[in-house]
Amino acid sequence: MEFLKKIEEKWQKRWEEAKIFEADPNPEKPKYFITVAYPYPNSPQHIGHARTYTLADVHARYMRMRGYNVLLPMAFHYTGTPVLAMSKRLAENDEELINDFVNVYKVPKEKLKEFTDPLIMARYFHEEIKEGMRKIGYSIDWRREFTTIDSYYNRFIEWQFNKLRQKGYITCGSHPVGWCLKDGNPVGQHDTIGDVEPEIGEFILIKFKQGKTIFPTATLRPETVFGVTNLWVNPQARYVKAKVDNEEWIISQESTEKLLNQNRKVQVLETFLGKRLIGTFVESLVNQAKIVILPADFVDPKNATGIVMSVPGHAPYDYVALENIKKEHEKLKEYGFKPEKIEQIKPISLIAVPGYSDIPAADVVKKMKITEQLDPKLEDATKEVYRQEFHNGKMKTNTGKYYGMSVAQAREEVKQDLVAEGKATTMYELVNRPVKCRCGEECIVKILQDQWFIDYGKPEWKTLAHKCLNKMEILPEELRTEFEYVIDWLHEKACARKSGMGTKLPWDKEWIIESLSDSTIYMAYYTIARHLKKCQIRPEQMTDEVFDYIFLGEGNIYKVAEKVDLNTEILERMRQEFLYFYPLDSRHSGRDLIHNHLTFMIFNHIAIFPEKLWPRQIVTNGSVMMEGVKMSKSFGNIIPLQEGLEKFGADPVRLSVLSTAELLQDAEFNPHIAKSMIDKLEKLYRFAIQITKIRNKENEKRQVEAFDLVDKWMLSRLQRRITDATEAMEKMSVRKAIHCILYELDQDLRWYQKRTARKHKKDSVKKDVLRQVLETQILMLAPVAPHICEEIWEIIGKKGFISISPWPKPNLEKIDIKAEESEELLINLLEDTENIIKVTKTKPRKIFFYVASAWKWKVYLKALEKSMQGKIELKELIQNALKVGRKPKEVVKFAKKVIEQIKTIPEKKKRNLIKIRGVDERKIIGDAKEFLRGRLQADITVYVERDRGIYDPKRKAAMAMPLRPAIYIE
RNA sequence: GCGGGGGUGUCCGAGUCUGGUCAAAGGAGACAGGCUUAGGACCUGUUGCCGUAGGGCUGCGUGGGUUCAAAUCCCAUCCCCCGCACCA
Repeated sequence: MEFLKKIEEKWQKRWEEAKIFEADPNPEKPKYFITVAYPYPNSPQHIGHARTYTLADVHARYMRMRGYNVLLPMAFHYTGTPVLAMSKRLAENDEELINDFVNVYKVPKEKLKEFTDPLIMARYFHEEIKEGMRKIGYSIDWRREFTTIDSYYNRFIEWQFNKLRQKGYITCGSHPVGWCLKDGNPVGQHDTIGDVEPEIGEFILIKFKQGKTIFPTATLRPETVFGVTNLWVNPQARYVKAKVDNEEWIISQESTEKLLNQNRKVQVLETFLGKRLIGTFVESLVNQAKIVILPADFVDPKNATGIVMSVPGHAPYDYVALENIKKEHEKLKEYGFKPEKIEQIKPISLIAVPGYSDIPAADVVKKMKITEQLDPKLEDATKEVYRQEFHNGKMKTNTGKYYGMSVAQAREEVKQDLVAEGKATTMYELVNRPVKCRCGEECIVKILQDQWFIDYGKPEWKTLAHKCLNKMEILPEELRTEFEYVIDWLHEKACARKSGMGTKLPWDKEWIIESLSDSTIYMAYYTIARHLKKCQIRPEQMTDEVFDYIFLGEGNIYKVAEKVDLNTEILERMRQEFLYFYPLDSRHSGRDLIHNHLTFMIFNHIAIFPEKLWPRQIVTNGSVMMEGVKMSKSFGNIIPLQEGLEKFGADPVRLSVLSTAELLQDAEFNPHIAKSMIDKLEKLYRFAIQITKIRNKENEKRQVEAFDLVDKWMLSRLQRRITDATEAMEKMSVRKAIHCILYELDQDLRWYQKRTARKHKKDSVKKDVLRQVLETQILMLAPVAPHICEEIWEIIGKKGFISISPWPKPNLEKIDIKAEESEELLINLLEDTENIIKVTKTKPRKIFFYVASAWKWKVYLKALEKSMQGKIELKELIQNALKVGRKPKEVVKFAKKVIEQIKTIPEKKKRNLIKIRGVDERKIIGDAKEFLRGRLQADITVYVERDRGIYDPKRKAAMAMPLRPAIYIE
């Protein structure tokens, strides 16, 4: 472990000194531009983050070895509110957060005090993250680093937004959001206790009249208004009479604040207990029915208006509450009701649902055995009725013009009609309330006014986005449909907030562009970032005209440069560097960003850049699990990256996060896996040392003739592994590549070592083969585990960095089908023999192998050829065989067997066998006699089945098939 | 609800696109043996059921179908995971 550390530091230093990852435009070389979503510096990175970044780095390193001039830059995303929020929580001495910072993130205590300044916190984690990226060995060109609050960057984003606005993609309007009254801020999932997403629903407020006073009853099911039998009010809750806009409303006290935040004018006139309303009558504006107000405990004054219309036929709550109250004679008297009057209230049926009676609410309540209106099971009951009626329900005749409609359709139409006629209005409410802000306050819904949006809903924009997507490579390809879906689904996206760090909206400085909107085309900015600093350009020199020239080639360079007093040469250099690296060849990120960032990137690129500069590829990956649980701060199971590197080393961590899962899946990380990677690398290292120790006296030139079949087999396999690994890397199936390079190749190697263990005389040949394998193996492993590979590269005497050495190409001349078939024969033979030994439970002293005679091979090959051409006719085959075979009986038996067997051979193998005209089984087995004797612990004798003087007491020899020698053990 | 991904042996996990070499790679665990003072590490073997000759049976969520042949193709069905924003 310690030695791994030393190796890492050594090579990181050398890379930096040699500047091998700094990419400048080079017209001689094809470029490849990779970016990965920049990190947000509100905490250190953990092993989970490492997956995405390591994948991008592996991609970069691979492409570099493929001969590309690769640019992999990095920046830091300061934009947004989370740093501010954390800073505030620290200032308030939030214990949980302080604990995280000190014990999990290992922030020195004295540093913590400074973190009440959000910028200091961001800078701290910025450096922390950067340090981690160096220590894990990413091949980043750090000269291009920036943050999103750099003044140049601000100018860049202003340019982008001006562009978007010019193109008509920016709109302004109102928008409902989850809101905390105490903080005065919108509330998203990460701002709530328990990370609950505030779900906003639109309630319909159906108005009932009492004189001039309006009772706005809140419902999600306006179509049931035809079944209203009464209203519900909570007798213990406080209600108010208030002037709302131009009407007088009775509503719960809690609802006044909500209405205020939804842009209504509210003036409270009077406050009283709900009790006072009980027993009074209201009139339906829909059918003029007069209905009574009854008390109900289930009515929650905090939900919407706190006034509920009762539809006992189709709402389980209402049904149970009505049944309850009918039995509570005492209470009824208290309110001055005559029990008989209440008894007369009967549920009204207005929706027909197959499989249910006229009163579905009653069915479900009875089924679930619910008797009390505060029974939590009522939630499920409501859901069931809601779902059934929504999908299968039809409106009955008593619903007038809505008769015959589906519930889904009627709901929409009733809503629209009532609202249009002024008989109803709407109100937003959180449908999953209560949702509590981290400050403890219960969230409400607020309608934000004059909110700025990027309108991703524009059809022509979507069309272009699809066009771009169609041309892009999406890895893994399975997720393409998801992108299609997101493109269609996106609509106006609020693009600015009132707080947080970032760039101000250029035309409305009160607003700050939020983080998902200022991170869509910044990849372009990387191409010029280093010049801005190096040439000491002032931010104000970077006007929109300058950006237009650099990125779009618009305007006259002399005029543009003169206007802002900029050197034309510098301006042109920036333009050329942008044109050299753009378009973006590959964009990496976690797959969770498909729904926003990655798709926004597509939209914004096509909005601003010409088609030939659109992004070319997106690579996404799943997250990292820790013992089966997603690694995240809220689960308390994170391993900070630097801690992980300290414990396990860079290469093992890199291998661990990439080798356990393909792109789409979640990867598993645990100390166990990391440990096994360490072992694996150490083994590889020892193997390398061992090889260098086998000293070779003469030079290493060797004729192919000196190679045995096994040697040829090993080299042949090596070529195939190269092909497979390369193919996997092309698709960023790094897991597959690692398995191929590290595990499958090792398996081959193990077989080779076993086979050659006794061949002392040919050490130099063996060394030559092993060297070739090792060299190829570390070349292919270098993108994933670069440090150890550099070290081994040096040990085996190679010059220069492995990181910029060419990726191996398969040498097709070394692919040796004959050698492969021969070894396969041995592998199968060994397996069969061992199986017999196992089953017979004998300890063999002598083993006899009888290989098929020449005529069988002839027939066999003929059959193979026939099967390749189409069907094999048994008759034809037999006739053919009779010409070469002897006893007809034997021939027929054999031919039948051949036909059976040949069916299961894959085409490829058939072709190979035909090509090499079979193999010399006697020679192969004979040559491997020593090996087989060692493995089977018995004397080995090989015969061809018709050999003279053959020893065959059990008459096994005749059973021999090509590639399947008969076996006799004694 | 909509959209996406997935269900394989004790467990994890390949294989599915391109049907046959698939009782199904590779791990892990378990068992036996070697090494070792002992433990760990390492090495060898076994690990669905039956079988004294390389074989047979069952088997890849469930039920059907196509085919000489299905983990793989088609249809239906059940279950699990993720996303549905104004937030990184």
